[in-house]
Amino acid sequence: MATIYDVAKKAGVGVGTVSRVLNANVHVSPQTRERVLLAIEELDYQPHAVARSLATRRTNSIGVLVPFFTRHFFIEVLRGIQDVAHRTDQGIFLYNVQKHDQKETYLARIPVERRVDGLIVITLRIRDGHAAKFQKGKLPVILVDSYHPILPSLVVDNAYGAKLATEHLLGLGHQKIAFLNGLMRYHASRARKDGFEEAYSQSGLQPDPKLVVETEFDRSGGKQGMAFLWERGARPTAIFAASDLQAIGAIEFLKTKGVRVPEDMAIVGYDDIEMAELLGLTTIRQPMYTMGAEAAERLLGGLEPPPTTEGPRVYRPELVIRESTGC
Amino acid sequence: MATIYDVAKKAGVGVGTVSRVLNANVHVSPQTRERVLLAIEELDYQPHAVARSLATRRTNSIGVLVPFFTRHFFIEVLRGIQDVAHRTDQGIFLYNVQKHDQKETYLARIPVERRVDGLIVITLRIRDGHAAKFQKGKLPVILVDSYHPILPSLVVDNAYGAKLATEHLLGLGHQKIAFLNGLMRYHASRARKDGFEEAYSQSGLQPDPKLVVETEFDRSGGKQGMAFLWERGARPTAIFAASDLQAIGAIEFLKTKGVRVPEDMAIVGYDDIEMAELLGLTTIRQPMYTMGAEAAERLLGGLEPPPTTEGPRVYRPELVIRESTGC
DNA sequence: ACTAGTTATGGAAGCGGTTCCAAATGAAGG
DNA sequence: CCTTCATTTGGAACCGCTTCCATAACTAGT
Repeated sequence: MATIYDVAKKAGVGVGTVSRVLNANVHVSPQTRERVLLAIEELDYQPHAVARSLATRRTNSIGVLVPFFTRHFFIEVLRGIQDVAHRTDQGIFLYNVQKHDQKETYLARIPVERRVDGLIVITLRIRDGHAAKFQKGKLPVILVDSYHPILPSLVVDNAYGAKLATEHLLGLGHQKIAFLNGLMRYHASRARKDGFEEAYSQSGLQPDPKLVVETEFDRSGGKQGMAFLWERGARPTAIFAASDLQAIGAIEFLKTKGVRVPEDMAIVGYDDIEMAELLGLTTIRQPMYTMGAEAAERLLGGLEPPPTTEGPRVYRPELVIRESTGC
Repeated sequence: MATIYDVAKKAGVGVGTVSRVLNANVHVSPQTRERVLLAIEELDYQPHAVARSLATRRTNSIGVLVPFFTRHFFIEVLRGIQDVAHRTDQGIFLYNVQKHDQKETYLARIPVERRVDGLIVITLRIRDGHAAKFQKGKLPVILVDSYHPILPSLVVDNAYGAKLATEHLLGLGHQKIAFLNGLMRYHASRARKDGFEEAYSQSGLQPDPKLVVETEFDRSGGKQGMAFLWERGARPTAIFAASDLQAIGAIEFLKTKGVRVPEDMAIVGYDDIEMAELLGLTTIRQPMYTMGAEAAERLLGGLEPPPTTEGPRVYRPELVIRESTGC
């Protein structure tokens, strides 16, 4: 592999000059530039990214910390990030966390290891200690679908989304709405519960606590949650599930009981995954791609002076009406 | 940020000694080691990844070049890669190609830029020029779901998969099987066509060329392909689609014509995406996770001496029988 | 007590770039 | 033709680590 010294020698100039040509510095005469360019061409030279990073103290890449990246949400956010990163010629370093301790090691390392210029954290909750470490290490971070008071955050208004879904069902005349929520250890679940209750109270009705259950966000969670309600004797006329997968799981269970959707049971999901459209599932759509793109945009824009923090940017989800609510 | 010099000064030793402690070199006395460790602790020191990379000429990260990474296939392969990479403490650098020229720039840069120690290319076809460049640059590459004679490759036996699917349908008594293939510019499509024809000829029958159509691998491709066949007057009793999405698209079209699956029409997809199980779609499953894991394993194992090339490793897909073929 | 052979340690050189300073060159002005 | 000032250029120093070589310190053998 040719180095910058080889190029300099071949072109009969100093290394500084070669560097200047490479970095579009104006202080180079046209003739010299030409000679250097020729040498570069002949040697098929390309600067060594790592060496350059060491000298400039910029890696030209951003890290993305995501939990299991199967989920549709992450993929879409990632797509948004990637589009922006590519446009600005930044690489993407993927930190996937599957287990809890992975998250810890990553968070401890990333700010000091300096393999990336900035970090986008998706969904994962950041503790104060880590947040402080990022600030101390001057490593710009931006949270997507997660919130921390001293870090810039991009969040979706979960309460609003839940309210939209619930209002939609109430508006259709349903009064006994089951709520298949996610586990309460997630902030999203707590917010959605608020939205659910708010919609109810605004309509002058009371939600039935016997119709609320908390499960994992996946399909089997939905199935089990629905089964649990069913065995308990609950017979709602509609369901609001905290994820499309849960909704699908619930539908599967209902099918075994001969309950038809939407004839016998209206159902609203959350996420608008690919399958939702296919199954005609009414759901809440979150601006995932947009959030990813904006996160990258803000991170890259703010790389020089670390991004300031002026409260989270809140995105509003929207209701997507399909057949599963009988419209 | 503390550097190795700070640590050395604080511990009252030379930088070499600190480095030895960090890299588990045995030539350090227990007392010194202790002192160094203490200094590291106090300064909250962590080696600078980029500087280390420059000195060792290893980046401890591998690149993954994938086309649009929405697709299930890529995600699964990526999961396999990630698991192995994490286990061996390697980072993953993501190169996502959305447009053709992106692929070109990436392929031109990656081997010389040296931001990664090795590269896994998923699905994308590599031209001879690039292959040669990788060899010249001594950058280990491994192809997944793609083949090149001078590069180690992990491929799925597409002909076999198509044969499995076709045989399944023939075995159920279907004689007029429509084949919604992918575009012939993909190697996979050509191989699947072979498998389709082989199954037919082994059963002593002839496929009807009027029942074969080539479309994009996505849902609208399937829909359009099916519509095209339908308008042409084709009335098959079964369909083999080259992707689950195409199968789903076809089903959607058939629904508009009042054709029921599986009662009026049996259908087999390809890929076994999440939705396939849900919809009860009989399909061909490819060992995606395994391929990703094995690719990473081989790449990392072979990093020192660049991987040899002894013909592609061929994986056999399997038939997953569900309701869409009426079983 | 002295030598030979280990083991431990300090620190310079090098990885491949960028950047800054000083020197050289050139242009303009008197 | 000589100054002055701006532009161009070479190259040393540096980014933060590893590695290797030379030296120091210690052990053991005679």
